[in-house]
Amino acid sequence: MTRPTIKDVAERAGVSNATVSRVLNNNPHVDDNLRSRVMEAVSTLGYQPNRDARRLRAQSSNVIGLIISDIQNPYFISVIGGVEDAAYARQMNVILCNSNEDLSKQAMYLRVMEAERVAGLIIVPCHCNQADDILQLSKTGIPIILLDRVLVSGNMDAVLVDNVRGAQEAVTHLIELGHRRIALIGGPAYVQTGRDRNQGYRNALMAAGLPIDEHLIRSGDFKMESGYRLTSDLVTNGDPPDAIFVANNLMTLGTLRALRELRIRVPEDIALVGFDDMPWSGDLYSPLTAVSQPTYELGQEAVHLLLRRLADPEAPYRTMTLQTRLVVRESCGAQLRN
Amino acid sequence: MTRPTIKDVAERAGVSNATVSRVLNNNPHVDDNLRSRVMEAVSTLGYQPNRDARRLRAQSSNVIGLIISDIQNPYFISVIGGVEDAAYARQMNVILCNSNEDLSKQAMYLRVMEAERVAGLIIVPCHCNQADDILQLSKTGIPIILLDRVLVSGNMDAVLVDNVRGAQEAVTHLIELGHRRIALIGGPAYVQTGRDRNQGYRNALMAAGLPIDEHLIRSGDFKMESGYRLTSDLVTNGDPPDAIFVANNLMTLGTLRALRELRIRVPEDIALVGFDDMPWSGDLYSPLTAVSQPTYELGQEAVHLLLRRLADPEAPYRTMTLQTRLVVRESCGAQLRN
DNA sequence: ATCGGGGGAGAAATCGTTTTCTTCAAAATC
DNA sequence: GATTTTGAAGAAAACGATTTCTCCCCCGAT
Repeated sequence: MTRPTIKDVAERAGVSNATVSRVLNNNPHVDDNLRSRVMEAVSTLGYQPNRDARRLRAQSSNVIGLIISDIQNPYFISVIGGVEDAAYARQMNVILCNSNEDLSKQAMYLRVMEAERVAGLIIVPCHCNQADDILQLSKTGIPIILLDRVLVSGNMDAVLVDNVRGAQEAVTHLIELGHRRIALIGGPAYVQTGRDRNQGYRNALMAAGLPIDEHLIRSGDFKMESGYRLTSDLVTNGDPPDAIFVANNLMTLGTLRALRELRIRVPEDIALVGFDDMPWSGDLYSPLTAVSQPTYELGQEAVHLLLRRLADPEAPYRTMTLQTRLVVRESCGAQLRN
Repeated sequence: MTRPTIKDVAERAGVSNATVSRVLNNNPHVDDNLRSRVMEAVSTLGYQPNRDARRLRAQSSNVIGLIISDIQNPYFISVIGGVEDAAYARQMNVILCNSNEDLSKQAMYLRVMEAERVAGLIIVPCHCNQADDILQLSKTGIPIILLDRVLVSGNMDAVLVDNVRGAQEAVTHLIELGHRRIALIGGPAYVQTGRDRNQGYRNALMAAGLPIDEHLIRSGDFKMESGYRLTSDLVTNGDPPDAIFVANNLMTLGTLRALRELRIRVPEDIALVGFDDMPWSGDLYSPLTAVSQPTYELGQEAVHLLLRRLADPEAPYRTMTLQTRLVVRESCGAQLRN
């Protein structure tokens, strides 16, 4: 009924528990005869070491904390998968938390992570300025890897996506297809990815010698509703653009819904390109041209950075930047002109 | 640098560590004077109890294991959210694992759960027959809650959705709209939800006095590719149906893609209704009529069942069945006829 | 033949809590 | 006034592992 302990194994094998421990941890200085006796006792009893006791003694855990900012966003599912696979391949477990873009919830989970004495933490911070608690946790010695979003202050490992370049490529694509009045449904300024994508948009226009019309620029909060609202506003007030670049997936869904309700055809009336590809992007009302992010790899690389830091706490901080890829479908009208 | 222990707190407050422990656990038999001294020491040192030590001593953890069968499926995201919220509201943490519909991976995670001595386990089993390892883990005394899928043998708590009724309602809807030759892209027979939804399809036809044409019935594996393949096959061989009921969300996406590629219009040429609603179902190529499941509640109820069993291990096993809701959009042609 | 070195294995300390046991003093009972 | 009861608080045991310490034995070198 009750689970066997190392003592039970030792008793059954007729050795001390120190010897059992040595066998389990592959200590070479143990007699083959005893070793096999221990192994047998372990398997007949179905013994598994108590991880709490192990962690208590070792003062280190094999648990990785993962705090993401919005579990409702399909973008992060793939990230989670990458983290999980990489972690479990190294015998590490993952505790997943969802801050839901809420600073106070994030603060709570940071405390949980500290109390749990996680080996390391991978976090998508929900605010790039107000991150004192993250910096503070970092000071206590817990390795922290930033994922997807960088902080304005503080030196840390990070794995990011080249958002500026990705956005620029997307908007340049629109320009090359002949669109001139290109609107932006941008991300929030308090998140680095939002800023970067907005910057990419401006870069593309400037590189093409096109004017930047502030009337065509709106700023949302990465949620669907804001995409819907800003798009409705954009196309009904004044003269509408002939193309829209939307800075993330959920807002793009909002945009699509708004356009459909207003009976504006995509891409015939307005072309559309979004950031973040999704598995079903091609099955949407208008198959979506989108900037695809290497989400799974993002999660994996975060774990790799973490393991590297655990192995060498003094290593210089590294920021790893992965590249995006533009997936061309029909929503920009590419097919119409080619 | 190093984290403070209960000893440091005791020393600073000038009391024994037993007293500190008593204060922290709200033991009433402690002098108010000492109590406040301890509280102050705790807050100035920023002390947080070591959870490993606590768990080791208490022989119980506050960690809930959650094994889901496919993290890529948007269906489960909401389930995860429900579990998380309910768990954290009770100060419990969640370890998330993804079996990816793979029996050997599931077996591995079950071992992890046992070694972690989780307080309880919520699991979406990936096979309803081959579940010996789940039953075995259950025997060791760890409370297990089945989510979404029931096992053919073994008595356990479970929280399910009324799949038969949901499917029946969906197909009846098609019948009421005048459709007669209704095809089924069904789920796999080795999963209870697959079986139930297939049964609901048959029930609806029988109740309406319609013949069951085995030529119109295909069986997939709940993945997108099988929806795509089976649909292509269905509509190109012999005479196509005038409606299709698809047994889950990913296969529905496959069906939609196949129909679009074959230039078959939905709902004009073929009507479509799927199981599992998604946040963007209304934004698809054809806005999808779908059976919506209370996924978030499913996760929450699983936690509630678990807490109930932890409180009373001898309570009779309970199966909780939640109801679905048919969300009518355009893919069935309802709008066309009303 | 004696000493030094090293390997094998048990005894015991340790990790940070909680909880039982013990002690002591003050209050309550007769 | 002597004895039992109560309660506060420290000392110590316990949880289950790992690791250091210690001991013993055997082998090789002087």
